[in-house]
Amino acid sequence: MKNAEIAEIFNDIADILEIEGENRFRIRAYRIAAQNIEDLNEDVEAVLRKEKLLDIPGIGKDLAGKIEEYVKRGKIKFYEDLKKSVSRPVLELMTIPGVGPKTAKLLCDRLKVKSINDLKKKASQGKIGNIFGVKEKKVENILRGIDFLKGSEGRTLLSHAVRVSFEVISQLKALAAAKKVVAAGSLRRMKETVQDIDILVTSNAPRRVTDAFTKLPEVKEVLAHGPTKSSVITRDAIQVDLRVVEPPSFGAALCYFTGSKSHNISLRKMAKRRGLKINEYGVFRVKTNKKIAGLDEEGLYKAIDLAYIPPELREDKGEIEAALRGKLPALIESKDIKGDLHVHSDASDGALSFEEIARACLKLGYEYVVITDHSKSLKIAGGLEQKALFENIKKIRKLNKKLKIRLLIGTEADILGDGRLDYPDSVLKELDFVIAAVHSGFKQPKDVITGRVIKAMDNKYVNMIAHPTGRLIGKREAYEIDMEKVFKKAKETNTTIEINAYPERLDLDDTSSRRAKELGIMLGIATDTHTINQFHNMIFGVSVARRAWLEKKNVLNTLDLERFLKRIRK
DNA sequence: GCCGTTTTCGGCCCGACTGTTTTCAGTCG
Repeated sequence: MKNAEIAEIFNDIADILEIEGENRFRIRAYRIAAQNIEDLNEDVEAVLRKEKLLDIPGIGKDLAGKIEEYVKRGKIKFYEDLKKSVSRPVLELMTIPGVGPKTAKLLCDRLKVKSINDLKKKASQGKIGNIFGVKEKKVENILRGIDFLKGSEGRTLLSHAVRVSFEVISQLKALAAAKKVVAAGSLRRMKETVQDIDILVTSNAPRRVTDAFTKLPEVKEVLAHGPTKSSVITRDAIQVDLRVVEPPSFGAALCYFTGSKSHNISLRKMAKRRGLKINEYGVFRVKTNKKIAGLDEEGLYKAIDLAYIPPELREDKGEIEAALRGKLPALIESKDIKGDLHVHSDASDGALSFEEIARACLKLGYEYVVITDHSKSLKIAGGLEQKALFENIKKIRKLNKKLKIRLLIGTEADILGDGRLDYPDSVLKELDFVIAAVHSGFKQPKDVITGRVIKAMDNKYVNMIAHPTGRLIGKREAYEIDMEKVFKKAKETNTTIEINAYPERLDLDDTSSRRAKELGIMLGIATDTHTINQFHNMIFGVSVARRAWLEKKNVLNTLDLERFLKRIRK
């Protein structure tokens, strides 16, 4: 899969062209192309083979040629030549927040800066600060940018950002000057990780809100502080951006601040074609400057002939076309979930007893929950020997007589190195629901690991494959697994694929889940719960599903108990 | 460099904050 590599090259090219002061629209073309290739839910090489490169938005004749050149020769001559024209340090310096192409080039040209570390050294020695365009304040900002870069290891997990946003929002809500206070940005779109937290406030006294915001106790640094817009870094190193508008602009501002950027650009282009203009204050007629919408998002979309688009879909990946044609999916909601499919009890490495699990799930309004403790080979997680498993089957069957929720007995069985499961069929057939998962051999070559999972799906007792790619966000790459082949087999064997809702996993991810839906595969959203608070992670799994355009009918555990049992019985 | 209900040329989303060369370019979202 060369998608990521090509996207990176196109972004690199855009950076270099920016340094060289090229036409900004040409630069944007490269960035848009990079984004679209990264977002592609198909291998770009496969698209090339089908001669469909030109169908990718933002890819024209020229860029299609460059993609083909890269796939066939492993390099792009234009890019190789371009790299010679610019020194590496300039590109490195541009990764510092607040340092763009102009400043980076200036520093390298005038001060012969060799790297970020070199820049830091030169700055602390007072060697910068008297060149054209860079003075004391700018130096301070650069140093702060470097510290931030080193302190923040990339993006923040959605679940963590949600917690921080709750803190900030509850304090802003307490302000007399603040009316509505809501989260926006990629957090509202429920992306798996976020770069920063965006918060929108409506107020008739904006200044008072931004003043109070920059003085909140968790604020460590103020990056910018204007009358309607401010940015801070919190003590746990997350950037929070605040925007304040007057109440009549709430909808327009929320839409603008929710993004995504490319979604907004598409909306604004559409508006323009209709003689309208969209900004964060509203929708206006260009000729008369008369405001025709902006109080709420529904009105904004309606003003340009679109159905309301849920935030999770706003990625410019076909949602606007779908809204125009009235073909938006009826997205799955949390309330559609009728049971959890993946829960560990204190029989293996979980903390909860069967009764505690039943009580917690009943409270969530579920009709059923599947206990799926680890299997015997996963010793480190207290995997169950067959004898213990059979005892649990008996225990659960007995317990069900006095419960108002149906406990089902299953397992999260290990897929062994050769693709067999570590319980024999004679054991598996006694269980209500069998999950199979890879917990070893993460570094195996693609065909081996793909083969293991495919063989597991050929076992007629396997209902679902858990966390199919094994990735841990920000910690561990997915193993080399050919999901197209897995999907094909899942379709053939009627196997469900899990969307694991554990915030660090979210596996399958949104892009692959959308692909799975296109192929007609059933998905199951499950929390992989070990402790009482983790049942609530279901919301993150549902968010992945929503971002993947999934409807209720695409998700196994939206079935009520009766239908669920009917479906899983072999 | 891409794109087309202004379709093969002439456009390309829109605005806030900062620092500095004090009128605006640079950067960001």
